[in-house]
Amino acid sequence: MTNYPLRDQNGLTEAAFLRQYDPDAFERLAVSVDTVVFSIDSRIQTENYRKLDEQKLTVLLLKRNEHPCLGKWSLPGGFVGEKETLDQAALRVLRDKTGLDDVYIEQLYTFGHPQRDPRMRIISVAYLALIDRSQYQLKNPDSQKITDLAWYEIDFPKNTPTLRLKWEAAGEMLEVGNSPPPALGSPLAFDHGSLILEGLLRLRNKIDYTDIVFNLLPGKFTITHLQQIYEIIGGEKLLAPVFRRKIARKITPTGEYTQERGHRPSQLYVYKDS
Amino acid sequence: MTNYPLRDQNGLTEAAFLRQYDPDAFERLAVSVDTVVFSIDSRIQTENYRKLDEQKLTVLLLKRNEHPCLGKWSLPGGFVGEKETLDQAALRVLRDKTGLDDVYIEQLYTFGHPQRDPRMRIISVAYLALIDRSQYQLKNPDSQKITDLAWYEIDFPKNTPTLRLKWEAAGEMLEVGNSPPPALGSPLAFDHGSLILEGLLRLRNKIDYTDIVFNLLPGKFTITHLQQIYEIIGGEKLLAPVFRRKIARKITPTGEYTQERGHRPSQLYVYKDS
DNA sequence: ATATAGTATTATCAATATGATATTATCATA
DNA sequence: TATGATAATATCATATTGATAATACTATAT
Repeated sequence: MTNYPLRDQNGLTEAAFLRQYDPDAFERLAVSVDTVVFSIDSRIQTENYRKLDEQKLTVLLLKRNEHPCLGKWSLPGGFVGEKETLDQAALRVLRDKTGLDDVYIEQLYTFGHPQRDPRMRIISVAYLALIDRSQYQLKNPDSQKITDLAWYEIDFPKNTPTLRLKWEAAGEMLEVGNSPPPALGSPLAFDHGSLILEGLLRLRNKIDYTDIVFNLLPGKFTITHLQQIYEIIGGEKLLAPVFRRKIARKITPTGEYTQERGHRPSQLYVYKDS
Repeated sequence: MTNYPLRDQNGLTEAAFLRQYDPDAFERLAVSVDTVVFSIDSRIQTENYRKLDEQKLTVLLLKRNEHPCLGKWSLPGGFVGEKETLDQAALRVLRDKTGLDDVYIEQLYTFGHPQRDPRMRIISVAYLALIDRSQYQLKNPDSQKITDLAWYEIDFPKNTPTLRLKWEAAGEMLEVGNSPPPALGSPLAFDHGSLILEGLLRLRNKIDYTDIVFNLLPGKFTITHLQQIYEIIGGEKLLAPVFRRKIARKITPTGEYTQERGHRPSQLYVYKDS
């Protein structure tokens, strides 16, 4: 085994080397975290007396009110603090900017194109977050930097290169592709369009071999509801009997049923976390 | 749509804002890339007159000969240059430190624990590289920093938390786990044990739903050879008829066969890249 | 009370895929 | 010509899949 303290060619021990090490010898750059937060908007559609849940996949966007990209929509993000891990930074920034706390996150991808930010070299570690919207309340942002917070609905069928984002309340519509930085023509700030696209592809991929989708769901849900979520994330329709067979392993029936729907009730299930 | 040039609360246009922006307002930190390079060591075992290829999965390690972690084994890595993307940085560093050029890489994970490097805050974007060893030649490193370059054999059965690394030529053996930084007890430099573990899990996972494994293989190979590679990456034995059925979709027979093996020859196949 | 329309759920079945074992093929040597 | 070893295919019971059909249940309309 190695015997410490070793001395290098200059006769220095590791402790001595570190005392004379100059961090300013390198290029100035910053590291930020930006989080793609997905949730499901589950609104009740009523046609005559009949009721149906319509599910939408949504992503949380903030309107920037300072330079750069003033006026454009962006992901919640911020710089990594001195004494926190990347995961901690992502959670802290999310809490500060949106009020969302204790959410499921996973690291997504790191974006480091030299021209992705006009201020300086800023390397962004992107995170994916999934939340059950019914459990959380968005706060009014405390920072002066953000004027607006909105859930944009996502339309992203399979085998399409671009995705459509719609903010129904304001009638705003954004078309997002994967353009390389500086993505000046993008309706989103910086390269955040690429981040959202990457997040969607990760979610679409992982939904088949992990259980992350249940982070989007309330404690109790119907199989039909669950299938619709698989369909909007996967971007394609599924056959109900096939879906039910496969999902049965992951969920447990509660014996409770939906009511007053104008058709046969659906049973409520919970995630089988075992 | 947004009308440019917009002015912020201070009456500044974006151009004016950028002119007065101070990059030195933030913490000093650096970003590096470290690459986990895997390849297959395919050595011919001879028992009496009979010959058999024995496959080993190996990872490329460099012995550090400067502080910090002087004397420990590390992954090829270096700092990200001012005007290059992260991918370009990974490829450049790999070329400079090992002589490997034009290899398959993909971004793996970003490690950013505050104590992962004793010099300063250094955030590392880890890459995974897969090469066919028969196509490349390791050069003697040009940098004074490295005295040794070695392919360590990997032993990593399924459902084990740690992996064993062996350098047969030197009789060296390392046991690597996933200890959080600062990983002072690790036989590897910094948190590079975690990087290798992460790379192995990525490879093990992706081998089933992508074709990345062919980056490890020479142009022509036998199915038995291919199965052994799946087995050492997956960490478990596979049934030959089952494996053959599944892999048949991805490969094309050449009509050529191995020779002088002391048993029935195997046909050589190529990757069906269509 | 009964019919109706709509969604929820299960039944059914052919086709395909899988896991496992057994059999055959081929070569270099004894 | 026999032997032992690996390569490759055959076989088959079982499990899974894709698809369609049939049944179940409820809120309203009649």
